[in-house]
Amino acid sequence: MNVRSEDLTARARIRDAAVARFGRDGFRAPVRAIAEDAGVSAGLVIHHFGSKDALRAECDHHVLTVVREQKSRAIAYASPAETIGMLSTVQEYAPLFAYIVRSLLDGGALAGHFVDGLVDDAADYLQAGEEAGTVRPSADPAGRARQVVALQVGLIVMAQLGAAAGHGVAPTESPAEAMVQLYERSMLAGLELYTHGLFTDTSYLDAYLEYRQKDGKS
Amino acid sequence: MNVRSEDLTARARIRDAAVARFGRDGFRAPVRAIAEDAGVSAGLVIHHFGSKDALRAECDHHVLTVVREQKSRAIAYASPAETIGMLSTVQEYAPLFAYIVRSLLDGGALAGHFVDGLVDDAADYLQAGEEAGTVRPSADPAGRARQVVALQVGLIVMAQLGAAAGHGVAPTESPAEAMVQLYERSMLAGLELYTHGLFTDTSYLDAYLEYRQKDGKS
DNA sequence: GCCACGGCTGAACACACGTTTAGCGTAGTG
DNA sequence: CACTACGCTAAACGTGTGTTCAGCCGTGGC
Repeated sequence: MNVRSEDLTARARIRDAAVARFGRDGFRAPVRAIAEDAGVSAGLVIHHFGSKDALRAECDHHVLTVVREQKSRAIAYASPAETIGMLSTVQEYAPLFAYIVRSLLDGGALAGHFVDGLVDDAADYLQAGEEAGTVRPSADPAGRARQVVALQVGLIVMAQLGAAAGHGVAPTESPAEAMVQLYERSMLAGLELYTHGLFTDTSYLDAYLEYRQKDGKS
Repeated sequence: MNVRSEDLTARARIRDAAVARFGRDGFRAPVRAIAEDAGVSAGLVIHHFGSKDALRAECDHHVLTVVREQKSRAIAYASPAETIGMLSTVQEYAPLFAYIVRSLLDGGALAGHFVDGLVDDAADYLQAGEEAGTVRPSADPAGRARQVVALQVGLIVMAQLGAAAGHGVAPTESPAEAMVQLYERSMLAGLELYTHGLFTDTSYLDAYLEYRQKDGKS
């Protein structure tokens, strides 16, 4: 996404246009629109990729590749402050993110892999945090990783539909902008939650443990 | 949804069929399929509602009404144990829930209202919890409410795409079942998070507060 | 008994979209 | 220069879908 369009082969140009279009308009976006964005005819899109579905598969693959690259690069940032700082780079990969969000909402195959990856990553980070003493140990590490990712996913979805940030969010702003805004507006509360929890005592947790003991799942 | 189909007028039957279909197959479901489910012709659907979009609007309205009814009834349950118990009733309203999830993923108008409602409710509950002494006070109550709802929404979306529960979830099961399963598998970790938090100290929170003070938002 | 009327149907229409196909232009090759 | 191969286009085709339309059928009123 950081290469000028003129430098790319038609095939790559179509792929990038498709990622952008799909991210912005969803997967119902017509092939003709993608073709126009890439400056080619609709027939050529099919000629190169065989079908729209195959084009999408290629987009999935490409996005996943880029994400993996960026992820391995992001491992470097580890300290709290730098982790926070990464937030500002979100905007740079807005098209990629938009595509992933669409895939998430569409329930596509990419979404599964992506979320699975997030869960695995979260589990690793939390494990590392535990060993470093910054993260509390958990009775259910996998479940906790899912919780953390779910919070992330939920924020993304809520940002996507714009209205979720509560009241007074302009509906005209871009999805990427909405996400950053929601992140900012929720960051404090999120860290608060992660730092102190929500409840003052253990009665809810105890109640659940007791309920679970009574009948081993329903 | 708890009235036998034969007792309803064709209009109501179409509406219910539409809610179920939309919930199961998404809003791309053909009018003809809905008509068949309701045992009527496609033309009649249009005859009654004017257009597919209008039908969807009617579904939105209907679902929102039912949700509001159930919500006001649910207010009665307040204690931790009973709150837990409510989980088992989720399956009963699976079609409604499926519809809401679709609306959520589609970014429809209903989703906004629904999530806004959830956020408002969460804020109220948390406020009440604070006053009752069971919930910690927060520096950003509205943000915290969003966090709680985001977690909820994220779990729903992850359940929707099935794969998100990590590995080893059969992809053939129904969405409603997947949701219940994911809920069960994440409940312990969720309560743990809400009870004890995630971090052992306040360094992350402190880092953010410091970052925020340096430049008043970007 | 008859008529009008509203719910209802099946066929037809209009349109958007993915895909196919015939052919054009140009670069590389002998 | 002739020829082939390939990237590419424009128009056409088939299909799925929302919507319209002409008419049927049972019911209630006169």
